[in-house]
Amino acid sequence: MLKEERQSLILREVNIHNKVLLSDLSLKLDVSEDTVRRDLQELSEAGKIIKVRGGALSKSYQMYSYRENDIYAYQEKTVIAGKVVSLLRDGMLVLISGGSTNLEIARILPPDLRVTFLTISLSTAMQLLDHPNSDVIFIGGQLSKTARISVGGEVVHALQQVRPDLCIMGTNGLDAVAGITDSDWEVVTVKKAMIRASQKVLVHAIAEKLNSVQKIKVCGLDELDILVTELSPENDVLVPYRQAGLELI
Amino acid sequence: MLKEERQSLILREVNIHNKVLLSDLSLKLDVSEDTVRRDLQELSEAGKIIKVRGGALSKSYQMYSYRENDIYAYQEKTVIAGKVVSLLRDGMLVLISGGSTNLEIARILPPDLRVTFLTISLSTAMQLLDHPNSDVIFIGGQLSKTARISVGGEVVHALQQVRPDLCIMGTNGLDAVAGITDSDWEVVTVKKAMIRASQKVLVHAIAEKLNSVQKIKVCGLDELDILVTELSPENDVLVPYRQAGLELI
DNA sequence: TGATTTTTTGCAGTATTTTGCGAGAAAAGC
DNA sequence: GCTTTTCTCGCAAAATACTGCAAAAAATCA
Repeated sequence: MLKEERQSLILREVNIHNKVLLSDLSLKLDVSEDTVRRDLQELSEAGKIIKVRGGALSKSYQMYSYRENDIYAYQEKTVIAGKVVSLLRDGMLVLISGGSTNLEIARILPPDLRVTFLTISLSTAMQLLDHPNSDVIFIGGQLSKTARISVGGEVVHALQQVRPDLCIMGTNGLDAVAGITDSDWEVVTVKKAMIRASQKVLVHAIAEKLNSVQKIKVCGLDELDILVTELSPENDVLVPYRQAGLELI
Repeated sequence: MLKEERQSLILREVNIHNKVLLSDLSLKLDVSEDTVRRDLQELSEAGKIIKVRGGALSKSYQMYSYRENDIYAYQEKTVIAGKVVSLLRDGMLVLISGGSTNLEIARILPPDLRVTFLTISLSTAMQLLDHPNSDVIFIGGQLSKTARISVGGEVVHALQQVRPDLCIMGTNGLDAVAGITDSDWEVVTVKKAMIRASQKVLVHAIAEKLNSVQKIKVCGLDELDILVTELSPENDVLVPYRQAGLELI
């Protein structure tokens, strides 16, 4: 087999599977691992693949995994934030949780919007304070080191005293069957209280998070009203959620 | 499975769920916990995740961090912070206000100190959360856009429910005759409540702020216990304060 | 065609990296 | 206090990479 022939086969293999193992190629091409190694070396020097120990990766794979210079999936989150902001109206009382998408929402609020925000997240509160016309009320309590939000009985109690028009909540796990799930018990407790307090509940999640389940249940889909993702509402992935009665945006 | 592949999956997992457990990853990736631990270590050294005991966190939580270059009179404030920190003991309940000196205090706390902090300042709370062994309780309420602290009746009411061992307070105006003064009515209200709640009150100020008077009175020197400046306690400037019965540090 | 040169390939030995494991230390929970 | 979990360290086995080399293959040229 010609060297060029072999290398083009390797290249194709890499681009199909995003990765190849040295041992697989050696077997499939019926040449020694050394030869494959040298081929990968050359392809790598030519900039066509990324050589790593034990095999090689496609360039697109590499792009995908290293795009997290700023916020992970920033594009998607911006889209979501835009959709959510379009739902806000003057005079609303809005309960908003933490997470990078909510941070983005707070960042892109129209300057003339007059909303009163309730939040339990330090960073969301910080960002909201930069808004010229909105009031921000922080629901205090014991602060969780990991989530950087207020947790504990104080928060739950405070949430029983209010009746926000809308709750904007990010989620770590959203599944058509399991509903909203999370992995931190304290966070779950607070989220439950937030949902119970609010007249309408909006959850947002990047499509990647759909159909993922964590260990502790927050609530079922029946307790939610609106689902926002970066996808078009007509997307097939969202069918189960529409069937569950959620308004898709 | 290639190492790069594994790390990329881990990174993805962290970014989707904001946190991952070592044990979960070990199970999901079918490698030993040691291997996962080493992967997390590497990703953490590369600055892509935050390694914590038992797992890792997404970086997006840690967005607002401390910047020391833009603090005015950084040297003086560091000295003051050092003096204040030396007064803290395990088990104390400490009420701490906002401002850059308090931020510096929070930053240089000895890692093994076990103190419960009460605070009304978003940035102080953020910084305190980075401390491994201290609890942080945020006293919520309406947030002041300018001071970035909780203000209003809720805060005053909450402060009536606690009895901290020590109150650490920055001040804009400190004068031997006028006592503590400030310019924002809402802030003054909260400061009064903080002082009233606490068993001991420590105020700190850089020498520049001594003998300056603002428009609204917070309290007289008789309600204070400790004064910390960057100066030596024997400094002549401080004589009037010693005569007023303050402990100088 | 046949001799010569160049390139490619496989192999053996050695170096390096990765991985899992066990023991003890440190931290967290109780 | 104790127990459990997690971390750290060293180590050894396995996998992978590198080196030099010689044989095989291909290319070149008279």
